[in-house]
Amino acid sequence: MFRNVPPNVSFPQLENDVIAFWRSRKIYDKSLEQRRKQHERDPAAHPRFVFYEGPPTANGMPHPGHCLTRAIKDLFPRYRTMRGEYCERKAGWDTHGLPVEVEVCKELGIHAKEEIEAFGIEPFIQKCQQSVWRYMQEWERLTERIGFWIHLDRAYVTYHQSYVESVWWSLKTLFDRIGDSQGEVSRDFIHILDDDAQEQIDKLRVFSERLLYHDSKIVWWWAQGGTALSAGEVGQGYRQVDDPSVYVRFPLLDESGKDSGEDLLVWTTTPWTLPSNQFVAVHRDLSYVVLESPEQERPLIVASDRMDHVIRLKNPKTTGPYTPAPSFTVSKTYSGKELEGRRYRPPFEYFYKDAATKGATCFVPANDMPDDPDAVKSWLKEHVNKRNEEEFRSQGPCEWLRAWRIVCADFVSTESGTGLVHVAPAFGQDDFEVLKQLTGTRLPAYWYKPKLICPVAPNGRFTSEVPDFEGRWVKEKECENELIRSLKDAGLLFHRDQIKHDYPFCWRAEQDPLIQYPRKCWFIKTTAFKDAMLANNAKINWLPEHIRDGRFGNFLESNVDWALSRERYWGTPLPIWVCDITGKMEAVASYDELINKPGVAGLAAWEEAKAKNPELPDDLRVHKPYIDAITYDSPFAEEGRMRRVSEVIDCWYDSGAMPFAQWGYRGEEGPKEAAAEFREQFPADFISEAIDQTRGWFYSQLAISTMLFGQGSGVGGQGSGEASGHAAAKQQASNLQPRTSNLASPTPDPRPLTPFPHPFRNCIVLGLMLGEDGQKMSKSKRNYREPAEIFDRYGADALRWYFFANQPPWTSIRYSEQAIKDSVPEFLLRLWNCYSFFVIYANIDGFDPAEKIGARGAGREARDSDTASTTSPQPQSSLAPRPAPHAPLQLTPDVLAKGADYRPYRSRRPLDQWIISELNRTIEHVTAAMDAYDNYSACQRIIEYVDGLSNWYVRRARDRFWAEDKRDPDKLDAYWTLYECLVTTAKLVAPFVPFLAETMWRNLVADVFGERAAESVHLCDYPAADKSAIDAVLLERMSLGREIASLGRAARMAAKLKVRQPLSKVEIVLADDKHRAWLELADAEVRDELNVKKVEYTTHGEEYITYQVLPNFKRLGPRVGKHLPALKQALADADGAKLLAEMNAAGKISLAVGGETIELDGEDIQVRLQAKPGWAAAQGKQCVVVLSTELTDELIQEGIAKDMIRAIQDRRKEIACEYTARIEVAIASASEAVRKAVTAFAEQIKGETLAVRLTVSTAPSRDAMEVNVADEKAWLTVRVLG
RNA sequence: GGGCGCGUAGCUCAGUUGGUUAGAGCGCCACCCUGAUAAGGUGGAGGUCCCAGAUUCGAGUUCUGGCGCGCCCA
Repeated sequence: MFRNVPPNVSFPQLENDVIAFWRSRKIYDKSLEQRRKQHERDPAAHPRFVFYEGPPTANGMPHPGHCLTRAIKDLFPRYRTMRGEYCERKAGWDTHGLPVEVEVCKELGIHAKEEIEAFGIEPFIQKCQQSVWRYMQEWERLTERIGFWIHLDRAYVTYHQSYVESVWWSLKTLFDRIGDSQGEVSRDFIHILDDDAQEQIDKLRVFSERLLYHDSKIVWWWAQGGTALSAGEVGQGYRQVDDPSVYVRFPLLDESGKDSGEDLLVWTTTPWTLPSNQFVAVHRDLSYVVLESPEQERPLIVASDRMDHVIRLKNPKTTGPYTPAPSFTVSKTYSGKELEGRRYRPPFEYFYKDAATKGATCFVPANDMPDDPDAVKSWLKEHVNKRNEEEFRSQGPCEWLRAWRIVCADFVSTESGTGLVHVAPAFGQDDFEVLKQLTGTRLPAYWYKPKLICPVAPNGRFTSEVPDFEGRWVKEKECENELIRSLKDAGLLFHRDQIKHDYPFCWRAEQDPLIQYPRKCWFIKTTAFKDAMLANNAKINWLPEHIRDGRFGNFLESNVDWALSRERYWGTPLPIWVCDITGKMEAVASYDELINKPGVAGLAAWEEAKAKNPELPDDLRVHKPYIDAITYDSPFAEEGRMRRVSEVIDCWYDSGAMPFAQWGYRGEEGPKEAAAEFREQFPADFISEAIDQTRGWFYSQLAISTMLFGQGSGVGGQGSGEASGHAAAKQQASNLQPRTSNLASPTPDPRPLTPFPHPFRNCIVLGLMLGEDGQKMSKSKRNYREPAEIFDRYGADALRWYFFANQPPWTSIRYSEQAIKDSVPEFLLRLWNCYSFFVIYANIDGFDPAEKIGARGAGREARDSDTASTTSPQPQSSLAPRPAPHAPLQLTPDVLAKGADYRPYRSRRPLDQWIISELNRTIEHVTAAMDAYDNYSACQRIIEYVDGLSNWYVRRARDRFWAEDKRDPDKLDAYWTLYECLVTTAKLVAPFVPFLAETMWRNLVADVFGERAAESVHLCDYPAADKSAIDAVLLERMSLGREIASLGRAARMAAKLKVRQPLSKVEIVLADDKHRAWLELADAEVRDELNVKKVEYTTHGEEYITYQVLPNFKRLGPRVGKHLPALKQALADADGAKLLAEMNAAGKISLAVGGETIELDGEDIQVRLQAKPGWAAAQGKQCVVVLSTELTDELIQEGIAKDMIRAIQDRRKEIACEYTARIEVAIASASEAVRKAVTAFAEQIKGETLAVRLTVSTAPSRDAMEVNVADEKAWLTVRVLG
């Protein structure tokens, strides 16, 4: 028999039992093994479902936000597995990067880089490696506890050698490939260095166009600490401060380079950058005016939109809308475009003077440049040698340009300043871009001429290039003041002010302002793949959809090259070795490749460390400092040695490489097994992370995958034109081909090309989880509860259900302990009650499905269904496998049908047919929703169904379970129906609440069927909807029936008539009597539910109600348009009952509206019923229920008797009497009415309370309990019999 | 400053291709039911659907412009 179900269940306790069961029986492994076999036998019916785990970092404690991601990551693989797919789940850990270093630094009580180096890089990275696993156990415990099935024991780890080497392979692939021409060539100019150009020509071709290249980047720099800060760190340090706000005159030059007499007016809040000025930026579409004033010696040029602002600077009292101050007049107008290219004299001449004496700098159109490298050489030679500006001009569409010119830029706005922006490329991101754009981004920084002007040392002090301020800290107030004073002395200062604004400071040294500063950095040329990435993105199924064109799409649109390198210690070392003589470089793809290089040296560093400490993980040998020690003979110069560059890489690259690096994939030539794994499991069908990963893991994966495996991602080409071949991507491929072949040492490209989208097809972007207070969750604020506590209090299923059923996963959710708590009674407990009800009565009645579905019968069944399934009405989803012979039973409907005394649905009561309909409709809906990754609507449907099961089916079927005769077919029908519902529901909810589902399955099936049935619900196939079992009409009817019951209760409430008081009849007025016949046949439910003797139906309820006839707006709107309000009024004015009568008689009605006659048919109107006051009536959407409130003596007596039954039952419960125990009852009351009623209904009372004897008297016995029955006092004695 | 998202009951949120009486859950109040019930039912109170325009016979829903909040970026 079934194990008894405890009345007060502890879900956490039960879940721990389930975890132990899963662990000891290896259920997860079995579920995979089962699908693997099926997949191998029939891959079409059992495809793989590929899931990628976005690696968390285990050096911090997991919090509720991680629970959400882990729950969602479990839900869909679990679901797809039950649907017959094969889904391997490999865990992963992100282990590199600054966060780890910071943790270790905290521990050591240090922070500056010098301090780390003083401590020693070797012990430092060893500490990092250990620190990575600090919270490993907590993570593993959480993972198991929340029911996230994933192979933790096969996790990929980003610091492992195989992972690092896989990353190296990808970087080498990028390094060896020449960048495409798209984007760069279309930029009109390529900038040529005039002196050492020819020496660099080779590099131009074989180095500068690589997809992995070295360049400068502007970073937020902590000058005192000598280090760059990450964006997150900078964000923490913003503070409001006062800074100087200066307006400076830049004299404009004419064509011949002489002073034009007009001044550009430029605004800046960083006067220390003025000596480094290289350009002035204007906006192409703005208009600029020349302002003259008798008080000003020279006219000023400002944007016309800023003129008002500028004038006010000199007329501070001017307020309100612009009134031209008398002293200023506009003498001339320029468009931004007209100003472009004009020269000016910068405010400081340190570099200007210098440049004037040296040769000019030229820009030439790159379109003319030949493709063949040899031809380029001579072409460059010819062009570079031409130093005469005029000569170049005469050659057509070519342009000369040098520093101190006006350029057009989009970032110029009229929000502040003058509309003319001072550009110092060394000290601003936008500024730097100006220089880069002008010189062509495919050239390395040292090609720039004019050189990037940077007279500030890394320590933040002016260099000797600015002799007047040499050695001064640039942000020092006094230094700034002196700079401004010198401008004033030169007559260049128009105005000086102060401004309050936010400026970043170092979060570790509050007094130190940060500056923007150029640093050398390695980049990946992602911009070359912008179109390909967009094309790839367009094919991804994002949930929510707006991510694709919104946040993520926009991010891709504004793509900049990926700054890859970090000047840090704990990370994947950049696998590039440089020749110390020629400066030429090469990339290395594996440790073996490295140590087999000619003349390799430096292996001792690692060997010694390992000898000293044999515990050292071998993976560390590919890390700093050991890897730095390894050098080898240069292939580029005889005496040269190859030494590694010092940088490590951005840890986001690590995680983005995960689709291949998790297997240690190093191309098709690499490890065979890895290549096979990769091919099988690429791309992913499903990933999910929170929205903060948009620019993180989502991007890093997409970028790397597009570059490495996208169509047109490189050579080879076959397959590149297929499927989603984006035009630009294809073009890119064809552009590449000839050039690649010119590479010095072209590597054969072993990468498979995959149609978009990849590396993931479906991505659920989770909303951010906020703390109880609506703020971001943070440990310090303590605005959330530890996950472990939630599990102990409410259980993992409660938490999971809260995540899945409370909101679509992408809305940001405010963590609410109350809401988690609520999900217990709302769903889990409700289902539990149905299950517990079944078990109680099945045990009482000895209903044993295992016995009824005999061993022989079942065995035969399995075989039968295998051959008979083609003719079976049971629709088999293409995914749902047929059971193999002797496969463990899953108690699908066809198996249940073999049970003794099982009757087909059609022979059962409508109530049974109805719940089976509900069940199948629910399966249908849930399956469709889950296939569309819509867990929210799936859960909504499940809730609705479980509500129907609990509050209608079980409630209405209850007395059938109480029936005396154990062989009553009606009773058995109820058992079979409820059993089927519960067993199928267990499977249905298994992906959502795996613990509860397992508990139900174990007790209802596995334990009673033993070996014959599947031992776990998670080894079952997901239920398939039986469409033939869905009776849509019945569903509609029952919903009407439920509405009637609900209205009846409402009417009772209004008339203050307790449900226990029987009434003679109800009248039900239907708006539409199409279901009347059925309702009349099946009105037993209504009678019983409402405790009335008779139900009458009518469509003519004029006595009780008024009819309100409304137009069917949706239907008539397009037809009558403007006349609709008049029509509505006409219908309202007419007598509703008459209209309906006419409609019923003629099938149509005619109305005169606005001079026209409009004919309406039955579909054109909607009828609303309104109960008239004075009746015990309640109105709903489809009907009105009217109660007869008249009470006869007999009805009153029966009411008293029913109340007495309730009192006796209460008493039984109080004395914890067994369900089946017989009792003896003595009733005493002074009220004659009570005594009469009890006597009259004695048999009924005895029957319902299992009383063997019932005595009635006026005087209570000594142990009697006083009770209130129908407002009368009575005494009750209940005694349990032997 | 830019991009994206969100503003609906005290709280948390639904709200279909626009259809005229805007819903649910929780909480509160009252009542009811209950031998599956740490459940359930019925009713009540509680709404400027952020604001303003526009489109339309009709706008919570579409458009435009604001305001507020959040996230990401600068």
